[in-house]
Amino acid sequence: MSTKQRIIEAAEHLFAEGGIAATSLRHITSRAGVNLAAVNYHFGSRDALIEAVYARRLQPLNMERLRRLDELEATGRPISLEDLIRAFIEPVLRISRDQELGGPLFIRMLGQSYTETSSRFERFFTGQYREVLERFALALGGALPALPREELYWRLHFMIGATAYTIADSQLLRLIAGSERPEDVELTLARLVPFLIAGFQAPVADCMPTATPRSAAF
Amino acid sequence: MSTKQRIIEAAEHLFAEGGIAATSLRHITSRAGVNLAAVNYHFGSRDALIEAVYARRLQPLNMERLRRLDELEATGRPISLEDLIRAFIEPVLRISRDQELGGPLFIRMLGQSYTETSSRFERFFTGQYREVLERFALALGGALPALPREELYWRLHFMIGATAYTIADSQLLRLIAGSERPEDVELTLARLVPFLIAGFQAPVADCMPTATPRSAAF
DNA sequence: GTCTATATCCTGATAGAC
DNA sequence: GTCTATCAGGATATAGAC
Repeated sequence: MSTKQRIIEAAEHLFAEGGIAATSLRHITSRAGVNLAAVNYHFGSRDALIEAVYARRLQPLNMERLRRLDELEATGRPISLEDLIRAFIEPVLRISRDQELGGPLFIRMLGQSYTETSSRFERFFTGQYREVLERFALALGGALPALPREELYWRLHFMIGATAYTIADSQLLRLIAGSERPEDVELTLARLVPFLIAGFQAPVADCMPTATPRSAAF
Repeated sequence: MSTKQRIIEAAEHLFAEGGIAATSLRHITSRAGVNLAAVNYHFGSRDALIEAVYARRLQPLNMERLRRLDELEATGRPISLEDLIRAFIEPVLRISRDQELGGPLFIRMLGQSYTETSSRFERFFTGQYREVLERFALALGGALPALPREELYWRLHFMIGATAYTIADSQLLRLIAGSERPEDVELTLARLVPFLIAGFQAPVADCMPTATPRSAAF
């Protein structure tokens, strides 16, 4: 494995174990078995390394979501709410539960992208998510034609929150208990999907002022 | 104001602005206008200061939730799902939107309690939340007698996630845009409560294996 | 209780030999 | 590309005068 790869790999594990802020370049290079100076040689800075670690997981995740959405749209038939929810949620659940694919880091990214010093990485994240959020919002609008656009954004938002929290928490559980239960993606989906379907289909409260939440990422 | 109080106050603001990990004791004492050594004198360590900052917001929040639950139970009548959801959510929404009460810090606590180095503060948080979670789970069970206990825990979990995320995101929005909209607690409730009611009342998927998510805090 | 001064250690980054 | 050595600075914590 190349030095660059070894650094990314080591960084991901250490970020997952101890958090990004608590992980120094010295920890990373020592674990990777490479020289301290190699980080700056290969990435330019610590922040650039962090982005590289994030991107390695985010890009395949969002490509998989778009692929599944393409697949649904390619049928030409109207797409059900449930299919859209699953297309959005299943890929992230699957990755988050997969040690090989960097699940543990993934949930830390979630929290830390909101936690980091007034969002040093905000532009980076916005770029990673824009297309996915736009396309899913549009498709959800098609599946829920009676739902006002604003309400739809809020509910998309609630869905992301419920899912993110579930992932974060279960992941913590695994880290702490060390229990391996790769099969529980299906269990989680069976709990979460009906909850979300019902939420999306809830009646809309009347006399609603106008405001949209910031479209957010995970 | 006492030195101790000044330190807590300054720490809260700096944690909210730059994150806990990025805030040093030097930042805090300099902003508080006190001596560096005062932190260790009054709190013993940096971590103990962090807990003190958290506790100042968490204790009133959870007491308010319990107070509202007491109030509902004191009527002797059956309690509606909506009342329970509001009793749990409204206090945290209100605090999170109130600059005076430390809203900005609050959302960081949310994220950072999951983000911090393998949960240095886990015992602390567990202690802060145990009673609230137990009592609300029990009351929700009363309002949804047909819902299996496990499913109820999952849905409580989803509620926390959707709410936490909404708070975190809106708070970020405010930090970034600088917009002040204290009135939008009502707006948020009007969006969130129907979503959650519907979610709690969703049909339960059949043939469900058994597993409970870790009860989690915010 | 509050201060100054300092011990001890770790940080990210870089210069320059190989 | 990889190494050693080092810079310049910041971290927490404490000893000891007042």
